[in-house]
Amino acid sequence: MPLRQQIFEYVRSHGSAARAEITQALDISAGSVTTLTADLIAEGVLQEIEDTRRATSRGRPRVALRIVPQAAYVIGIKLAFNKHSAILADFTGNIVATANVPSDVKRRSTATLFQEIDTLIALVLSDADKPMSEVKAVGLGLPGIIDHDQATVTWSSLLTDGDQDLPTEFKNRYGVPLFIDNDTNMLALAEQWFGEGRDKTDFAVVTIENGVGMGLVSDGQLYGGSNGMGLELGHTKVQMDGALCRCGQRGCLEAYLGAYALTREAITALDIADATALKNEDILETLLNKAKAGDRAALAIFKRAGRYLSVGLANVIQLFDPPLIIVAGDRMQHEYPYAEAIFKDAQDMTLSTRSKPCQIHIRAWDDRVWARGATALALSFLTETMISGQTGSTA
Amino acid sequence: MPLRQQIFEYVRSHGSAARAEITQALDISAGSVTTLTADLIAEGVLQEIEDTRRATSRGRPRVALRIVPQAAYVIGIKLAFNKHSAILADFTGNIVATANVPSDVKRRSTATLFQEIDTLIALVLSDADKPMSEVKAVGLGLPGIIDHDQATVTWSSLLTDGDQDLPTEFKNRYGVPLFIDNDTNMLALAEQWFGEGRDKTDFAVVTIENGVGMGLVSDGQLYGGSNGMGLELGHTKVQMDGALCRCGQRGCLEAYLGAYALTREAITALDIADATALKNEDILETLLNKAKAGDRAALAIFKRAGRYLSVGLANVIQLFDPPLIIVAGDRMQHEYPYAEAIFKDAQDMTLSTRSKPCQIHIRAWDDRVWARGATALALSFLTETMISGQTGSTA
DNA sequence: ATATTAAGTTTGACTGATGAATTATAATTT
DNA sequence: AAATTATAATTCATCAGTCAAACTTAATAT
Repeated sequence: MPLRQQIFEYVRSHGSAARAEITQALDISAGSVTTLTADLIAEGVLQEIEDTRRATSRGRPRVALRIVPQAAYVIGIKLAFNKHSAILADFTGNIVATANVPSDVKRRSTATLFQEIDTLIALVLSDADKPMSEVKAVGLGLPGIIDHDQATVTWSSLLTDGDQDLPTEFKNRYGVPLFIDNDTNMLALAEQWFGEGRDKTDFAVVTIENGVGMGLVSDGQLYGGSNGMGLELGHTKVQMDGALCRCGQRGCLEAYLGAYALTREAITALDIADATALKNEDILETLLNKAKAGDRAALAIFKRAGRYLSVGLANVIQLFDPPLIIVAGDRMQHEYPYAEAIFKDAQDMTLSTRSKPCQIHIRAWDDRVWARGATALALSFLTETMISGQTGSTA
Repeated sequence: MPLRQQIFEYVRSHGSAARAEITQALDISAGSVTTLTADLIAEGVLQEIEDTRRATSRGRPRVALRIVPQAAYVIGIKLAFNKHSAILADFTGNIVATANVPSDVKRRSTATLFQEIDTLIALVLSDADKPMSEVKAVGLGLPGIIDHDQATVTWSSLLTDGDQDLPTEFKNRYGVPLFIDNDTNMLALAEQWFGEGRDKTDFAVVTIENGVGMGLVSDGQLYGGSNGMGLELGHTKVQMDGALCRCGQRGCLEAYLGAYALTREAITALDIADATALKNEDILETLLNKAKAGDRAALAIFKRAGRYLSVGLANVIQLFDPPLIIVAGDRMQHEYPYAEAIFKDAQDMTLSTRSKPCQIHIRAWDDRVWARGATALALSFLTETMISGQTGSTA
């Protein structure tokens, strides 16, 4: 990566940084820093800020630099089966405005999807009182499989049709590039840019929601298999001829851990007669409450799910050996009391010869995390075009 | 990577190449190719060869270039629990001489290991009638865990002690750098340099021997987890509370697939009274013969192992999504008739939304493959020092 | 013989980066 | 107050890697 871009990214990830600090951190010559920061300042993407604290040592005081927040704006959009959300962020990644719309239909045509996107964008822009012209890129996260070479949505649980070329359609509508990725990668990006992964080059993210997903940042880069698939942790087999999964297979990890799997068991265990009348979240809520109250059947369900989570995490450690796994999911917050034991089990299930044991942390997210990851996606591609001048690949 | 090195590696991987071909393939200017190849020729690592076939079209005929085989020699060593082997290779990677010594003791001190290495090197040098002074680097593959940062053997099933700094000791003895890695990575390297992976940037190697291992080449680079561990496919769990593994855990893939697992089952199924009197290979041989003869119990053992192999491969596909998996192992040759069905099952166990299905190939290796991978390790580091001038990291 | 075509070479310029010398700005010492 | 010291930032000559375009070489086609 050219120094120019390295400097920019260093400043972004650190909020602000003085030239001397950059020189040391990136181990480059002071002369280069002067020249390149001067360029960036001239282009309006960096600016000097007066140091708040007075110089503590002698010598010429450092002058800190930061990204100019107004240099560009991006929108990050997260589409999900129950709710869509959007975030308008400035060039530093700070949230300027947010918007949400309910997602009623389970699957829709691309045309309908774009109507929903239209609404989201209109809402978020009016909230911040900004025109679309100030938005330079849009990131979109959605469940499904994205073909990065073609920049198309091969398949999504939200769409009726496959192989949709959303970026081109979007560009035609708004004149702004759209970058897409699946929601798990979006979460990994959010952690890398704004969360625990900010100072790390290697970590994994495991999500437990309706399904079970995974994202991996390796050597500072988001890992995507050769076909842009891979990391389908939820569909790795942990039991021969095991529980039935939504995918039609048996023994998938997700068939023991996913919300739908727990709901399914709850209906049996709690002896719910008219399951269709209840919403899934309510069933889960009931199950959790019963477990908390000490109900044996309910407890057993969570216990088993916990054991399989240990297995899933152990397998991730054995195969990818990340120094950190961030476990994220709505329900993770509730199950916190069990979590420590589950993580310990996962560690115990791995070969003990490793020098540093893998850290496993819980991430109790709020809804905005996903959309924030989408802004990170937009920002990373925007950086490529604005800072290095090259046009990033359209995905 | 600098063009100089790119050109060199292009010529190596293609055996020979004309300047015009390099210009096109690497998409660089003809001027650069002239200058840089001239340097490399002056340094004695490249040479022009007269084209065998006459020019087919008009215009000035191409002049092919190739690596000078005598520019440097390397030795690749593979240490294993039953046999050690070594290969002397020239700078093009061609095998010049080979040597083998039996490995009798199960575990030995580092001092004893070095005596064995001494013998191997002496043998291979005398076979080729070369002095050690012409050997510029040595690669070593052995089972165990290697710390690449420290360049030490954290643990090996061949050694009595851990944390051995073999490279430093070797350098003191021979004045030549030693590069080490575990045997699975060695096999992946062999495939990348000399095997099916030569023209591929992404593939996985799964080995089935006594244990089950895995190597991954992703984007042209050997993947090693953050601590240089990872890819411990054999110890991923495929069954809750499953079969007992050598590692002490239960349900590891290797506990269903590894040679020791089959032997264990064979002893029960074939009702072998005095198991200790027989060598493991003989037991396996008997099992295989019985299976071929239609013995129900013996067949069932292979059948079950095959099913778990399908699961293991399916998990590799789900997580890493490689376009190609090379399945390698002594026994793979024998079990060939079952293999196709096993591979098909593995495919069926993955989500079908992927655009290109993963290819699964069998690699029936001969013993030299491992040591050849070790020569590749030595060559790749030698290239770095000789071609790019930088000293590669010592591991 | 001469034109055409393709391979390879020479040359001058540009780009990204460096390191040494210089200038700027403060705190400390005398 | 002036000199000294420490640190930050700038200037500028220079280098390495690369390219584009003009040029040379070596073959076939007419």
